[in-house]
Amino acid sequence: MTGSDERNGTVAPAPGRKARRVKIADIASAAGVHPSTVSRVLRADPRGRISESVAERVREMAKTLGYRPDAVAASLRTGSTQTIGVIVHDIEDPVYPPILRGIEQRLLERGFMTVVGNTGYDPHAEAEMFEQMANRMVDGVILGTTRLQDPVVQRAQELGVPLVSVLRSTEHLECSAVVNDCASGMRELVDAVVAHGHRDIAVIAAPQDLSTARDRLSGLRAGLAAHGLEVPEERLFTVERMDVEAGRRAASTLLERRPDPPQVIMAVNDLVAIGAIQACRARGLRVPDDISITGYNDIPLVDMIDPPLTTVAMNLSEIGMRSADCLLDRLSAPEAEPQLTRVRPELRLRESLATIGR
Amino acid sequence: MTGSDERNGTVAPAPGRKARRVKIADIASAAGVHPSTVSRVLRADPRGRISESVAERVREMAKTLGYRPDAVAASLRTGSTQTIGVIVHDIEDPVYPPILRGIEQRLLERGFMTVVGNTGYDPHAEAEMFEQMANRMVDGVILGTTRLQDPVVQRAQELGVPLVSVLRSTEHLECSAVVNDCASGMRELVDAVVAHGHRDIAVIAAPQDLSTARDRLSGLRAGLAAHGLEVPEERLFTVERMDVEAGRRAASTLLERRPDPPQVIMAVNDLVAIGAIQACRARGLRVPDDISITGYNDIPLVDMIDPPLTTVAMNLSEIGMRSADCLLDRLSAPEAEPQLTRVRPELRLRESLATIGR
DNA sequence: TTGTAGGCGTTATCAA
DNA sequence: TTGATAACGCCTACAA
Repeated sequence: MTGSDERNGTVAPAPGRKARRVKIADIASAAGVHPSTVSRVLRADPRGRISESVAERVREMAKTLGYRPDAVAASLRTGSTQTIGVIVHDIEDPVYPPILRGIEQRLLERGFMTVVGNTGYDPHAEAEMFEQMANRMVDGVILGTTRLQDPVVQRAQELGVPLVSVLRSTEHLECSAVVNDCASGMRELVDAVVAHGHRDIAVIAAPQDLSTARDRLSGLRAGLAAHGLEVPEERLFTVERMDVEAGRRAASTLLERRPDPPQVIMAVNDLVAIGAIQACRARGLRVPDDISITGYNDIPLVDMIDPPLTTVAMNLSEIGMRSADCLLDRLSAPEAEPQLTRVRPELRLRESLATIGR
Repeated sequence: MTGSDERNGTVAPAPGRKARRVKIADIASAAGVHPSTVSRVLRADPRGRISESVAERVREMAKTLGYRPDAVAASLRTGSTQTIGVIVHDIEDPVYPPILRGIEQRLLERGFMTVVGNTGYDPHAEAEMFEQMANRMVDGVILGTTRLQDPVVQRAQELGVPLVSVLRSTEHLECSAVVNDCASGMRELVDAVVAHGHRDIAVIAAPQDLSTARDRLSGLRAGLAAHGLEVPEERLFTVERMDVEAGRRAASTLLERRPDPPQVIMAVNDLVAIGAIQACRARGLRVPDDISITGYNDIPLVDMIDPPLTTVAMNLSEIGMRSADCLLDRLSAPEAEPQLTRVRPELRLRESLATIGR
């Protein structure tokens, strides 16, 4: 015996001060077996076959003593925290919650927990966040902030931290990625726009260092080309950040620069599209009577705005779940080749896209 | 010497297989000092004053060797993971992301990470989630799923896990809580409704085992009473879940039951209000010409829907930040009395509330 | 100012 | 089938 252990003895967690936490050793001595036996029973270790009578006694004792395993101690020993990290730009960006939901749900089924980090679009914060997570707190990382050339991805390789990119991918697929099939979504959208009679098309795009932005623009161009159309230079605008405010500014600039408005503005995402709607209104244009607008994402409530927005719905929670699956795969097979998974989106035709020349 | 240590020796992280992780002992032997000295330097331990020359050498060595502290090992020793858990019903519910953002931002400033758990409105999942987190993975928990009588709150007390309730509080303030001041928000909203000439008021409320639902309804009644008005029993409806679908069903029932629609439907939150708008439309009522509708929360885009929704904006990220502060306070002073913090909301008057009798 | 030694709670390996 | 022992990496009295 090490010291005087007079404080426990009763079963109840002693309403007094700090109920000292019961550990495996306590169960062991109470059940009259060795700690390692307890450990084997409690983790149902398949190798150490324990007699059912002992196992029963141990489990019973664990329950009466109110044993709760110490995850930290186990992690130190096993080298696994059963926790994964998710890094996003801004959890208030409506694309992320459904993804997180999918990730968290799938991970929980497999006994993992999820830690999240916002970077606020700051690349430095991204790197720091990753470093934090990698310091052995997580078994792997799902990166929602991936750029085409991403230092975090490279760092993960250096450190041997399993990493999966979600929503975007890197230039040469340095790591596995689960993305929306932007090209196909844009293709469908363009087909619809052209079918509605539009020919004079303006585009609000985003910086091309994000694979989504790049894929959407190239998908758009490919779609137009199939109809013998293109986006003239003076009809192409770029926003730095994909939010309502940026959309408003870009659309204002667009409408100022040329006296004749285009027939349709195709925005890189819904928030930008909403900004564009506001800018059009502010200049006295009716949407969609005078000008049509399209978005991308189908974020919540865009079917309820005025006018209901034509857009493309990614299947975000599915993307989230797939990325979780993908990461779990990598945990068991770290040396496997990176995989690219494309999840197919769906067109949502609504009133913000009107028919022309009728 | 324990074994043959021929594998390290070079500085670079050896491109071969698994670059064995460098630890404090490696730095110590490389710098020719004792591990404890290294530890003191790296944590800038204020008590053990280390000569600047040694400290400098140690830091340099740590950097060249690419040392990264093992958070798990430190946690085991110190009993603190520098991590807190946040439990929410559903991260897709738009009230949560801003709160999470506030929490995460504030915690990061203080060197904490955030793990989140969705319960999907399942009380059993709540309890299990809490148990998971409490198994020493987190230093404290922020609970976003609190009911008036909440077993998780009680369990936290038993285990001595610091816990703060966010958005809702328990019946007798068993733990600190940071909430929206629903009563005052509802009061302002009712004043506006009455000022717009409405007298025949229907209410879609929520189950009274949530403090928010309870406070909003009582605030609403108090507000009406101040004008000599009340909600007749047949004008009061309850939804089990506060989403669009539930709102639609409740409003349909409400409109069916009496041939004459009320002048206004005051919904317990925005999603329910949107459902109500849809139900009214489905029955051929124009909003707000034939019937006005109000919500609560001011979730993203409700200013853009048709018609723009009159609602009350909580200051959610502020609520999140305050709850983080509150939890950090409890970590340093666990025995302090529970505190209730009310964050004041703001009325947002928009077109869904029309003037009557004009 | 620095070194010594012990332990946080668990699990893995070896021996019985 | 079970027990003994060591180690995971770090921190912190205490001693020097």
